[in-house]
Amino acid sequence: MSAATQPKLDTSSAQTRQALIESGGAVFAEVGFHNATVREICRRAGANGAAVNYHFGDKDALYREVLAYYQARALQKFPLDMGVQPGAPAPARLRAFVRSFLLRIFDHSSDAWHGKLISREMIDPTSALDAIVVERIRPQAQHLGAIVRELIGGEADPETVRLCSFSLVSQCLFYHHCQPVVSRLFPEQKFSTEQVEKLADHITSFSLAAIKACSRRGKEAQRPLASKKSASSPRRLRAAR
Amino acid sequence: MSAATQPKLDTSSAQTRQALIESGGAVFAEVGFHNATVREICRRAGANGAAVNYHFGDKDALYREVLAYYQARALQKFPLDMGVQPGAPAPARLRAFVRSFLLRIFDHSSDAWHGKLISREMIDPTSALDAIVVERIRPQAQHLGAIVRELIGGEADPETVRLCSFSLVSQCLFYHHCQPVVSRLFPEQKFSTEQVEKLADHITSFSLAAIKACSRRGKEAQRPLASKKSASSPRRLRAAR
DNA sequence: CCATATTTCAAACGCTCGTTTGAATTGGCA
DNA sequence: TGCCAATTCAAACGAGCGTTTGAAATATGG
Repeated sequence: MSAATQPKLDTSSAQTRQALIESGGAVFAEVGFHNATVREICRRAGANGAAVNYHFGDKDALYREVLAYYQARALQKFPLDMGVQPGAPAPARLRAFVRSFLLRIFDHSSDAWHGKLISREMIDPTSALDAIVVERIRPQAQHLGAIVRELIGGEADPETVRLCSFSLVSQCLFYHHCQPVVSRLFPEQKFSTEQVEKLADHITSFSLAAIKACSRRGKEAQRPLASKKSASSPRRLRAAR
Repeated sequence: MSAATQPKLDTSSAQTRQALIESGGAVFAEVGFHNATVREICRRAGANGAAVNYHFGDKDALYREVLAYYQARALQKFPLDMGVQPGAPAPARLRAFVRSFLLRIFDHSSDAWHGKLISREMIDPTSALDAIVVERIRPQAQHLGAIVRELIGGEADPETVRLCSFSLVSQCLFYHHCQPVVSRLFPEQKFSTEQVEKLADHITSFSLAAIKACSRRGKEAQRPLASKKSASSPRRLRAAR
């Protein structure tokens, strides 16, 4: 089995191992798995170029260890509910979800690579994505889905819940995925903690209003009160403003 | 100057050149500039491995030609207003914008690589991104900004307009950028023309409701009618539902 | 038809990458 | 101290990449 997964804590070897995981986290988060080079990771760790292969076997194995290491850290640093009680009103839970999501991605501290790593996996996957979807993304999707379902109320259409969830997540991911464009369009934009809070405010209020409208539409559809034209092709819209 | 930019139309050389641009468009759109290989592009074009260097100089130059070629095609195939009159009501223009944006990205026909190429540039830029931002993205951002500003009404706060615009664009881009995740979460999801129409409906109605709420908030802030507490840190929210 | 320019081709070059190698160094323990 | 395993190291290997090369094939035009 694996040579040293948890124990061994202070030997020179373990130090090198840890340094590689940390520099690996930084490099993988910055440029992604495919653009990251083993040589650069070793250089930042102050280790020899063969260190990755000696301690982990190959680049893929190091990447898996990096993911596992920062996933464990992320779990304690960014709990899914962001400290909000499960019984709290849905809008508060939604805001906590958005804030937590953004902080995971924009946290500048060196032990918070997990959000950036997952964000990269979503647009440039490796073989690790399958496991990440099962272990992290799907649970988060279900958590968010429950909030959205409660916000909509009644028997929410599963497809509506899914679409609204995606609308929420997409807004959170955008500023990270499309940073090259955002920074060119608005060079003064920087993602300080304060800016992230503003962003969380916007995304939450924007989406809450939208979901509330979905809820109203859904209820009207359920209780056909007066006119019910255009039943075949459900082209909503044109009624706004 | 460049050897042959427009003329020369039927020689064997021009045929090879055109084949390279088309296979290049396909490969660049599928795997991105950095992951695309000259050998694969030549193979699909039925040309020799040295053809790219002979006809274009290097890989970068081919990429620039591919971008220019499909940009010209996209302009005629997907006009910015999607055929809607400039004087049309803002909601209709917004829907046209969203629909056009999605179609550009999800069009399955072989002469519609431009949307996919730009979508890739946004998350994995090349040296071409600067020009793309100036020539394509910024004009689109201004077009969308004008629609959003009209939807909000009054003197819309520029930052609010910017945030709402990003919220819109992010929803459109999400399904393309994060396709690896979406397809794992919902394997049955496919992006047929019909699905894209549904998506356009959702994103438009979702965002229209949200922007209308922004508008209401803005007007309340302008005319301070009754209570005006918390003037320093504008924490909206908590009032929903 | 032949001389010339253009285009195609197989092969190789130079580079970077992940990985391997075998020797040198280090650390733990009798 | 002396031995042995664990670790580090410089160097090189093999594969894939963009690109170059020089000869072969093809088209052009007087």
